[in-house]
Amino acid sequence: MFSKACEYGIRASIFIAEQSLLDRKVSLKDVAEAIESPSAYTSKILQRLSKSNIINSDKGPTGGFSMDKSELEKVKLNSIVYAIDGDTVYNGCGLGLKKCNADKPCPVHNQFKVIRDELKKMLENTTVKTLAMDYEKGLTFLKR
Amino acid sequence: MFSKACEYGIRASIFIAEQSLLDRKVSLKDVAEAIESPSAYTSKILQRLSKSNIINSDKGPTGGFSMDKSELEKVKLNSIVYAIDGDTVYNGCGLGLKKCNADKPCPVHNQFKVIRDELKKMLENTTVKTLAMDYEKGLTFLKR
DNA sequence: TAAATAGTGGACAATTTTATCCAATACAAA
DNA sequence: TTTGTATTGGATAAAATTGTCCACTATTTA
Repeated sequence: MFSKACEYGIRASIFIAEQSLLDRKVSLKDVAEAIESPSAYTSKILQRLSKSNIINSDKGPTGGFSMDKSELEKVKLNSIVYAIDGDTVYNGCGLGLKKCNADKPCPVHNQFKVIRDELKKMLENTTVKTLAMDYEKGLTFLKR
Repeated sequence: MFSKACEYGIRASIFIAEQSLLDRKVSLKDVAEAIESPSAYTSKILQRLSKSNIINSDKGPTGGFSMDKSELEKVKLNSIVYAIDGDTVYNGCGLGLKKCNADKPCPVHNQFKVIRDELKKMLENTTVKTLAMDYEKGLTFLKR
């Protein structure tokens, strides 16, 4: 569904969000350990999220990654997915055709449209904040 | 969503089904041209579909690929997907966790479950025959 | 201003997926 | 039974994705 990079990106964002709710900045190492991901690779992903203004990153001692508490409910899953995987989830054809649309549809165009619209709606409506709060309560998990 | 191999597999099956409805066997070359795919790679995929008894393959002159007309409505998209991509579509965690389930869910477990169930239902209910018939009527396309 | 800390960026390596090549096999028809 | 045709299977190769390494920059604190 998503690339591994995107999976790491979402998990990392949830962890950073949760820690930010507790007013804590986290280091790359913290993130990699919390979500059990290769840290150097995770670093690249955090860079992209930072450039897309989804997370903040500060250098130097006392630096680290964080999210603005006040903006947290505005961050939806779809912005993370878009920042890392682009728009393939939304626009890509289910059968890999370059030009698949209502005018010249692939054989499963309509069937996929239903699923895709559902997925899109879900990604647009799910905030990182709610996911972070559930995680904070111990209701959900970010590794294993 | 699916691997490229799986996309080719679905497109190939639809083409073979449509030609079988017209009582025609098709060669590897025919398939590759119809769905615009690399023929040697397509060959591997057809082998897998053949071993999973989704398509027939006959060697020698007058050989080629075909599907039994009488069985055509029994072949659903999900058997093709399963034959090529395995059960990752159904069982894989949306965030890539090894052990994600209702007891120990990832943060988007429930949200994804809705989508996944919808997708599963669609794949289980869509027959290759209906897709082949729409394609035959020129309503849908397998390349570009 | 020196030292320590934490993210950045670029090059590189491993792995997985996608794609190719070719000799071998199986089969139908003459 | 020979010949031609079409799939098979194994070895490789190319491309994309995932993952690693390291020197550099920015920043805080002493």
